[in-house]
Amino acid sequence: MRHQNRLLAALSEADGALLGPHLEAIDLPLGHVLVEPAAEIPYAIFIDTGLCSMVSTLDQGGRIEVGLVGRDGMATPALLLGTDTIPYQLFMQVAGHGHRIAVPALRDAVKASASLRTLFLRYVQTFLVQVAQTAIANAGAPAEERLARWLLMYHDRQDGDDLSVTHEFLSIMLGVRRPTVTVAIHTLEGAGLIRARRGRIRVLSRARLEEAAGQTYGPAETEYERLIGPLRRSEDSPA
Amino acid sequence: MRHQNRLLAALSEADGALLGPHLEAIDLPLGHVLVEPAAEIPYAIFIDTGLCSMVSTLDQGGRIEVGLVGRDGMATPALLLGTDTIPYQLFMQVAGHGHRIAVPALRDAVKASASLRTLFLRYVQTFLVQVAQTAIANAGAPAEERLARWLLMYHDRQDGDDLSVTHEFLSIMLGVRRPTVTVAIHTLEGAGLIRARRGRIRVLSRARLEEAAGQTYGPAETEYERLIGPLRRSEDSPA
DNA sequence: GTTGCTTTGTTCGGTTGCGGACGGTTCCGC
DNA sequence: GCGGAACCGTCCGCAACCGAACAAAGCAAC
Repeated sequence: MRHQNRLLAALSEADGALLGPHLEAIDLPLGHVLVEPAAEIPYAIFIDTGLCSMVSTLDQGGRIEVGLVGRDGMATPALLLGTDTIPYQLFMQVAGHGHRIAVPALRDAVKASASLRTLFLRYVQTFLVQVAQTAIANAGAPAEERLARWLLMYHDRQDGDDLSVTHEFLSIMLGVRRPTVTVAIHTLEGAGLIRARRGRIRVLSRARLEEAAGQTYGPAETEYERLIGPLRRSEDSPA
Repeated sequence: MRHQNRLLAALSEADGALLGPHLEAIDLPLGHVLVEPAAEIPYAIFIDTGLCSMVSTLDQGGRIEVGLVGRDGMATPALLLGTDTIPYQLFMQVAGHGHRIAVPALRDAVKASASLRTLFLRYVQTFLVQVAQTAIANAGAPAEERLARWLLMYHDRQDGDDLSVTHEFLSIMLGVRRPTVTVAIHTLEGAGLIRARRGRIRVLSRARLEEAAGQTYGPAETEYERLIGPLRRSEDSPA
């Protein structure tokens, strides 16, 4: 069976054989914490379905998202950069499943295969750009653009056009108030880009959503397609 | 002579011998552009003195900073991640000098030495955290905290307590208006944390500046000291 | 179909920072 | 010592967003 995870799917046969024996299928329920800040990380996780957020937990109890991982990559990229801990939390934001591999086994494989190393480091690059785009989006882009960007990033990482999110959740991810999210959703919905229902948002037009996201969306995804391969499986939904 | 650049200084003797012959001293004048977006990058640059910003250039002509490199690292980390181009611009924000190495020579050295690879990838990790902290700071932290963070980051990367910056420049780096910078500087100065003169800011108390920066400052620097070594050379200025 | 919880819609006043502009000051070159 | 440029301080009206709160609507369980 072909892996749903894009990174695993992109492996050469030899690299696949190197990792395969160490991969273990796991469930990733909603809210499951993959990594706690400063805690040693035992497994790298390749997500097949679902979404995982990397967030900073603030003293005041709030959380701010800095990165998003889905079937495009692994959690956490930092494991490839010589560290077993990170100062952020990783948790499942949309339930799904994936495969895990013990960190020592991952390290051995990466040490043994230059092509594997190259592929994984390229993913790190796309992730770095994604975080940089988050920084850019957070610097002044209006809530509506940030919302559009986030919806697109979610959309990129799953099949179909229905996204499961509440306003409350989006408000945390975007670092804004919930009413701000409500207003932004109405605007996008009024323009016909999405259709919002209780706990669910349907993407009606990716193309126009990308316009709405402005420059906050694009660079990370371009980088991914350039360095690794197609991000979305299916065709774009019609404009 | 011991390298001023922290990464080069941290090299083992063998790794130093590997890179040394390929290093070429260069001047880095103010405003010098090291990397243009999407343009192929011929050299990796290890900065000895001065400061280099990684910025996103917006359509409207504005620029937003996503990362800062000084004697702590190299420009650009992305070269270690299997790409020869990045979607951002790198330019010298404070003049200085450094050493450059042609990318193929860098790649050869990194391929040949696992310890070199490890060290450099650890630097990538610290840079990734720095960018993540930028995202966090940009998400709602008031201008004053962001200013404090930026001053500390500059201070970390040079000797002495005098920083050469104008309000105008800071406003670009922080993504706020110049008057907002002026007000924030007055606040910090009023509290006795800094002393501002025309085109110059003197750090009077690092410790209290770190307080003022809140949670925006710290994680990236902790990560650096944990993975690589001391960031600042000299002792902290008295509180 | 009623109860209770979750999610969504809306309101109010207040604050921060924006865009733009103007005047004052320091510094540099001549 | 003078002129000009760069830099700093301040003001205005305005828009976005915040914090808090409350009301309505969808959904689920019984």
